[in-house]
Amino acid sequence: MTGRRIFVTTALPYANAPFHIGHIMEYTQADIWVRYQRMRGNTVYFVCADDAHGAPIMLKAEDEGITPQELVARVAATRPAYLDGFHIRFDHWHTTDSPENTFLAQDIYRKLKAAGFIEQRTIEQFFDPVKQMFLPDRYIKGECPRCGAADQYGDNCEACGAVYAPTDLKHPKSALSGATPVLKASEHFFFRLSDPRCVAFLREWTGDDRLQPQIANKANEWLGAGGDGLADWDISRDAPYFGIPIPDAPGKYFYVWLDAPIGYLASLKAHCAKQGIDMAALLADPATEQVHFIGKDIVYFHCLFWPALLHFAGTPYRTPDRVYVHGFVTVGGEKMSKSRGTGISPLRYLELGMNPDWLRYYLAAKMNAAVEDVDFTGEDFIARVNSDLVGKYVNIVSRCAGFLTKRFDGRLTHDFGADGLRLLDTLREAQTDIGLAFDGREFSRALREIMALADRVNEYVNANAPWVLAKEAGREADLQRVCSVAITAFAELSRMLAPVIPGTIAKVEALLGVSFASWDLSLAIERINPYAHLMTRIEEQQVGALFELPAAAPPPPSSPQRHAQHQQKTEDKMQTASQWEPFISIDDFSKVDLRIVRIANAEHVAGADKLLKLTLDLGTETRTVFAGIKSAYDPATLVGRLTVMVANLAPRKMKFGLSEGMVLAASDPDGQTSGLFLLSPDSGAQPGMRVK
RNA sequence: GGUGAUGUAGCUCAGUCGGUUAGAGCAUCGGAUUCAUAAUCCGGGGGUCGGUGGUUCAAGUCCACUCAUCACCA
Repeated sequence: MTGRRIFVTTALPYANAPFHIGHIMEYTQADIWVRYQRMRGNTVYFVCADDAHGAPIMLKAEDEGITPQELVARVAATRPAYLDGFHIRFDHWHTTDSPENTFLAQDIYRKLKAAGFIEQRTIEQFFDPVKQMFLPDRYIKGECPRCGAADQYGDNCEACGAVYAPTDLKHPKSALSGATPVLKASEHFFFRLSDPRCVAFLREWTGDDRLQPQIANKANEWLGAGGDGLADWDISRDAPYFGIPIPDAPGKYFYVWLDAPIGYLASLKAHCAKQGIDMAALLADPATEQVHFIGKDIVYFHCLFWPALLHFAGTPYRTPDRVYVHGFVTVGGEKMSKSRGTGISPLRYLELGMNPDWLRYYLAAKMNAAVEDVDFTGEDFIARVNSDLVGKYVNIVSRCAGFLTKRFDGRLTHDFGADGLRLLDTLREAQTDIGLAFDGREFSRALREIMALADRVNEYVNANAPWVLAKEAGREADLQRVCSVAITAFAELSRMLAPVIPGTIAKVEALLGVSFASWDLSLAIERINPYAHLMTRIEEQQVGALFELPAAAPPPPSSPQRHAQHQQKTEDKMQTASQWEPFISIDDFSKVDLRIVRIANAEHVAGADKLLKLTLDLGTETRTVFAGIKSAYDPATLVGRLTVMVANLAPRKMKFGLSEGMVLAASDPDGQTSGLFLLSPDSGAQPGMRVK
């Protein structure tokens, strides 16, 4: 069987702002899919680029007194931190403001023109007499012609939902200069989407199974029953405009939405040049597949304009074989909003030192092939990741590795026993189905099944109780067998999780001395290295710090989601890297009730490796606290000593009893320097005093 | 306004062609266990499948209407 050859893209982000969580979700989805395809031995060309052109970037650059190129370069420089940070591994990242894109856009245009798909027409548009430029709809404001609401955009009314043309607005004003715009005629170029050849082609193209059913429905609706649903598409803009010049038409530029998708090809072209691959031949080969991952807001462009452009431009261009559409990320069921404090900044996530695999796993656990929104809730995120990845998956190796290292110099046996073989067979059989789920972008199903398998492995460990075997003389072979089965099963699970949590998997490869690069090759583990913990749990306060504080000023208005790809959904400030927790208010801090306490008693806890049971005197009452300081303190030296406790920490039930607070101790967060150091107040402090 | 989707346990979600008593994980409660950076195992409770009406021997599933949420409308 020869492998598939797949050209994969994600939607191009508009180059006027850093990534938001929606970008990260789309790239994660595509990256997981691509990693899976590569594990299957398929060849993938995975590229993306910055979408650099258009009026918003031109105007923003002008505002800042820099060139559009400088603005785009500045934003482009922020990309690698996000992509590397979240293990998103594009083969190439390009820009639409490039020689490749200029060449391709002009080439496609010329071919369309030769085939009779380009038409010239004079239209009248609002023109700003002060700025001396034609105004895009979103830069015209006025009163809604239907309900009279003030300050509405040129295309629709946010108050009553009416849709209209900018010329319908009452008392129109330029949002740029405040001047009253005047109507002015100009020559525009149109792509003849209404041409019967085009309609016939699109009806056939959208009718195949290359689109999800919901999307095919939608496209069908746009096409209209009689094929008269499509209007011609205005692909030109007048100078001044930051874009690609239209050949033989001085002062005319391609509308940004024409050259943006062509940027997919430009990026591929640049990548091929680097690799010495003939891009035209690659594209023209019928065995090559072209796949686009996009959001549901830009379906019109990718399922009508884009295939039509490519089809009628002809060789070497090919129409997309698949367009995979996903929904948006919502937070707590609502659209993200920085002003409500529900925006999540991916950069802050990384700055807080949070594990990128957590987010990849969580998003994947909620993603499927349908066009549905993915909801992020903090509690769910914590529960899902801690329970699945740490409690179920990592726990397997964590609970068995020690026996092999201590008792068998890390060596595994390959004699798995009947029930061990049965368990491993179960895993390998399930792998086929899980592979199909990955291929079909049913990630939530894949992960559900993988976690069910992890449950099976934990059941096996419980049933065979290696900790009991370890204490019985003459059971060494059984102990080694049980742990070897568990570790081998863990390796099988790791391979299935490899597309989703690559950072963790790299650690597992080093630990076990195997490679998970292939989905199919059998794994034989000889020896396990000394175990170092693979993944920590998510702490609640980390997630709390993730949400952006509501902005003091109201967020800048933005028009509805029409061109969402071209908008700043969250206006992340360029944050400077920091190892510190984000600022909290004095009110936040005063929620923490810190008190001086005297350690009235301290004792070992039977059966606990790390805990000491402390009885703390607050002056007016005593509290029992279990503290994880056994490694650093002898109970006898603690009695009578003063220290600081969190007095209003919610009591926590532990196996050994109720813990009614927490004592404070210093330690190195990175674990570079070992040791724990209890705090002590200066002399004179009395139990019960408040610390603030 | 038009169109498309979504609505199932406290939370996040499965539920195939209409077919037994509607499932899972988390949370919660009870028990077991101590190998595991407090994680695992066994068991219990928890549902008018958004609502109303219909088709059917049989409806979470099909139809009509309706409510709520989301998206799209060049």
